Amino acid sequence: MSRVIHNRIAMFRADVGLSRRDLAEIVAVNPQTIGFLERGDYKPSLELALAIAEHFGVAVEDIFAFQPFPSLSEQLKRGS
Amino acid sequence: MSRVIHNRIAMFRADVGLSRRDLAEIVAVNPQTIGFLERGDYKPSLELALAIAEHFGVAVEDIFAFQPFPSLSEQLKRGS
DNA sequence: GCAATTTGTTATGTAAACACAACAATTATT
DNA sequence: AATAATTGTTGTGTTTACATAACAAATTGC
Repeated sequence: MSRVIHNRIAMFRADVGLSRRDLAEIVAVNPQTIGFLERGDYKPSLELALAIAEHFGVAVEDIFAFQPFPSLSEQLKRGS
Repeated sequence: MSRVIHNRIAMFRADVGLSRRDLAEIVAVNPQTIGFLERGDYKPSLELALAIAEHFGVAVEDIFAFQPFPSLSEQLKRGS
């Protein structure tokens, strides 16, 4: 078991204008950790994933998934 | 950051009559690992949590949460 | 009853998540 | 242009998720 996990942390951060440092502080991890996650250098623990999803008010699957997320432009084509 | 994570793996397993061994095989981990998770001996990786949720066809938050899950009897009192 | 399956326990090893530090590169602000 | 803020990179150390094994206890099936 070692599947790639895609994430949209950077997108959700950009959406509300939040720096890595700020997000790191909110979920109580090292700022570097957020960078490592965004670049896919390593996968988050469930604990961290739950905390991040909780902060953005969405489900874990909205931020983390086995399947790659469609680009913004792709998403705008089909409604929603 | 080190919050307790509650889970309902055993419930979802029981619901469909699935042994730990079987679930372990499905999500490709050691059978002991499922036992460790159910007893709260350790928290799953996001990868494993996603795989388990995916198999049961529910959201990660339906199986794993920071807040304890209500008991079945508790749940039956208030509809749904 | 016995046998098989499921679950629980303990122990040891490894890989990877995360902490922390120090600094380079890039981008934004004035 | 200079300063500050954000992001990227590299390295070292600790903790813990998970693998594997071996076996005890409990449960289920015949």
